[in-house]
Amino acid sequence: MLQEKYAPHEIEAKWQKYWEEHKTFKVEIDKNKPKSYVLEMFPYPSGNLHMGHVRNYSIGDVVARFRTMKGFNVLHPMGWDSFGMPAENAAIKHGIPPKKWTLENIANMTRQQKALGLSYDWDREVATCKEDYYKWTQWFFELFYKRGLAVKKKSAVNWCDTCNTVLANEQVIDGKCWRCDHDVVKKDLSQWFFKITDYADELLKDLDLLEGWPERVKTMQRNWIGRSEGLEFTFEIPALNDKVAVYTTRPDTAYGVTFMALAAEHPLIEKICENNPKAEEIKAFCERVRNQSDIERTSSESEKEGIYTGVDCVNPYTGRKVEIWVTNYVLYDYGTGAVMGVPTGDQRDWMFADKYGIDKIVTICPIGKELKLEEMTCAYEEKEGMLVNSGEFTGMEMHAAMAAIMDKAEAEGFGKRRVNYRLRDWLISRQRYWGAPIPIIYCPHCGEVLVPEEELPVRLPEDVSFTAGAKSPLATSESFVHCKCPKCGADATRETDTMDTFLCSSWYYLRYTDPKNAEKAFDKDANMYWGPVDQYIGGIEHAILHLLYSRFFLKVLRDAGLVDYDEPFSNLLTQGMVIKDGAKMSKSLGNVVSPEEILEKYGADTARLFILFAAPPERELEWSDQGVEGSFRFLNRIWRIVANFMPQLEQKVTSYDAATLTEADKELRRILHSSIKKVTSDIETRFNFNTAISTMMELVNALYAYKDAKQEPNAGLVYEAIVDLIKMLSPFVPHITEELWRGAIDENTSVHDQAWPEYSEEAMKVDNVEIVLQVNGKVRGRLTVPAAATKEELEQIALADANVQAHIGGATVRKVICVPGRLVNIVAK
RNA sequence: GCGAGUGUGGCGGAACUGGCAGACGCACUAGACUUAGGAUCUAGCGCCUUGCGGCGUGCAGGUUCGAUUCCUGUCACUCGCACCA
Repeated sequence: MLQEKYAPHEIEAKWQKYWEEHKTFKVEIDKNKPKSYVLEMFPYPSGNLHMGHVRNYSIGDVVARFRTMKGFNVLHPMGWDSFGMPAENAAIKHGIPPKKWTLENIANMTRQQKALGLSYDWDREVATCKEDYYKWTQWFFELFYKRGLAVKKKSAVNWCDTCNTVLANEQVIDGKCWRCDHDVVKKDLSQWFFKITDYADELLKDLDLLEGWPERVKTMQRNWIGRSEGLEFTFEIPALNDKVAVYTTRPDTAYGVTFMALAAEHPLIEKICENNPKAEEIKAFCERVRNQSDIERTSSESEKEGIYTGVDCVNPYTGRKVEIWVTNYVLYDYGTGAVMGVPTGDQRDWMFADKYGIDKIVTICPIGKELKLEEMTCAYEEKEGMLVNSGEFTGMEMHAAMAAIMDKAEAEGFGKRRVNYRLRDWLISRQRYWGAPIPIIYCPHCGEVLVPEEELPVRLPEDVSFTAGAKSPLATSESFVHCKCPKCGADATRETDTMDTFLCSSWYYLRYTDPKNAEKAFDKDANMYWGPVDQYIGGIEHAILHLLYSRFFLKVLRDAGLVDYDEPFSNLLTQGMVIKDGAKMSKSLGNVVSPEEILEKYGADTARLFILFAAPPERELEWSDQGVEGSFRFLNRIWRIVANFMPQLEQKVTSYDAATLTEADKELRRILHSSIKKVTSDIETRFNFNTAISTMMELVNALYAYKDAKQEPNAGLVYEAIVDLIKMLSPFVPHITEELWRGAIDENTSVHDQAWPEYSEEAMKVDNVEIVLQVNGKVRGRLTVPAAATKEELEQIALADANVQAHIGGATVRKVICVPGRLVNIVAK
């Protein structure tokens, strides 16, 4: 029996408890069923869910529940990206151990997730900070190390003074730390890197395989990888008996080089300064440039500056002597750290030459037009042109010249073609406590030694100091640091850096396929069954970092024979932000709406329904308290219409004779079946949950209209309509539908075990359709005609219409366009 | 600067292959029921116009019988990257 009133809190608590006790959403491998792996990006356990989480999980839950009803064996897990700085900050500020802080947050957020009624298989939960997980993170580090992909390099790294840690290039945003927003400075340190650049070409090429990814995410990744083809060639420096290499994508401008520009970090500068009267001045300039933060150095407003070193080099193409300058606008970590200066071919070089009175030579002209230097006001950067003043290449079209000029360098041995990437290696070491320790031991005799596999995990010690300064907290634990060399047994020390948390999150989706395995990170067969992820859902903010690292990780694992596919995520849905009053929800703006307060007021079904209804998933979602009210009203409306039809439903008439239906019956049946068709395709192919919901609202409206029709309801038809409505609603609002199902349809089964409803084309057929009559494209009338009417019949009917004739007036009918079922357009002049 | 995206009523949005612009919901207005209504139900609701009708999807063009949809240009906003040689 159904209660009189919809009481969300009571029924939600009841069914959540039931699902948990019955492990309703537990899944196992079943080779008789097609599988589907639906995954939402796992959260960082900050302490509380926010609306962005609710949106993410609501979308994922609809997809997972829908696919289950469609007959798929659905893997839908949840876990925690639980290493990271906030836990450590809590330790520093409040003296709470990071582990305790993190586990408490996980417990609270799990409770909040369960209150949303999400269909997770909780037995597969993982947390990256737990030993049975980070053991395998360390194991993967060793795998990368053995494959030559984890290397130690001394390099100028981005250093955040506030966080006391190194940041990857990708974690520097506008020259500032991505987490604390403080200026990032450069510092030389010996660091562990993963050689993602070894996979740059494949990471770029395989984007083409990802048909289920949004184009804009792929474009962002392409731009991030930044492949370019060009020429690397060398200029001799006679005075130093040395040479300097440059990389260029514009070899066609090689005859226009008038200066050489070095980055302030370029190693050649030291040699240049030997016995150089300007040495002090040059060093001071470099020092100043290097100490500028990236933001100052790279801002387009900042002045291009440089200093002439007094040393010259020779352009191998022309033999021309070229001055070597140190500048603030050449980047050391892209290309060779040295750029050939061509003022007429590059606007930055033009401005630099203007400032310091450096020569300019015109070497490229528009085709068929002479370019005079004295008439030029900026560099010629067009994509087409012809070479002049370029020796044997004069007169050639620029693209042909590029190839010919590169050929010359290769033939004469002073240069070669090179592919260059903007992508840099992934810096993975962190001078932080709350991360997976890097499993390396330093032995005075054997050097770098991997911790033997059987000794993993290298556990995080608890006797550490968090306020030790620039030293890693792990270095303060005597018991951690001191160990024996696994190879020779001598006294040795451990690596005290931990790994970037992006590394932990680069493989978690693999662990879900076999989460309890104590022998391996995951079983290959289990992973072959479930992988790859069929539908990944998460915020656009992860378009580059997380998604690129995960792709890289998987490719390495594939090459090691651990998996047998190329890409981790076949389809990607990037959800938009949840905003309020036109701005991102934030504490400082005071426009935060907490999920818990909405749950308390209306319950989970209302919250889920609103968030799915208010906007399509990829777009921003404007929060509206009144909109939430509307969703709550709709649920009440559903409840009442089901209650209203209880007399019919109790008869359990499960079929009807389509031939004996009245007009009102047929209308309801038609709306029901076209709703099933539309809701199915909206979920399945477009992820347009908003229109799926509006379609179901229309169906409910139709049921209300049917209730008021002047006839006795057809019990069989009502049964069909209510059953299908509850089924279609169940992925969106799982609690109310379960209660309605058990109370009105069948108390012994669950709506969540039902198959998704099918529609019948026959039921959707209509006898008559309304068509629009147009004269010269303007609507002048509408008519109901038999659906089967031919073009000729339509034309006749249209021309016979009085209003149509009035608008044709004295004009001659030139043409009549008939679109059966839609319109007739009469063209008259 | 480069790349990507978005512009539709008072608001969120719909219109899927070029074919009735504004589905569905919110807000609002009027009415019904009611001791009462912040419940529920009914009706109305783009703009201009007394009406006929006209105008209308950021703006200006174009293609077409017909354009929110395709093309060109342009403006605004959002996101990503940014002195990338």
